[in-house]
Amino acid sequence: MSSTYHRIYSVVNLIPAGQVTTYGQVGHVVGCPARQVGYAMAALESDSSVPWHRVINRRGLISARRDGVPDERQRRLLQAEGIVFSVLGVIDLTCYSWRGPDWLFLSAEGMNPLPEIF
DNA sequence: CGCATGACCCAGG
DNA sequence: GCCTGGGCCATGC
Repeated sequence: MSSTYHRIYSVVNLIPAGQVTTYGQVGHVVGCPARQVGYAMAALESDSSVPWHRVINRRGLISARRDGVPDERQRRLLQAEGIVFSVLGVIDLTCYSWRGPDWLFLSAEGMNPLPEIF
């Protein structure tokens, strides 16, 4: 396993339950392209302790796998943590997005208490 | 060594 | 909004 993957997993481990982040956000923190984050997730074993399901794509959707279908387990895991999906299967990033390890230093402005349903 | 393949994303048109 | 092209780099053949 490359050290880049190791750093990616370390960051993903910091995402709290009930929140999500994007491949690009993790990549920004780690300092690697978003695409690498996706490959690191794909390389995980199914019984890994890494909360891989809390990483979604920029559009708020669960990314399709190689077969073109989103993983149904990922959706169930997120719903079990209280995350609400829209009718179209979209997660409201303005509500649930984790802002990285330094989120405490950012303004609370822009953090909505309730998800937008559409 | 080269080449193809990805759980992605952004800037332009 | 929707395409398109390009960048990204680990991995496998």
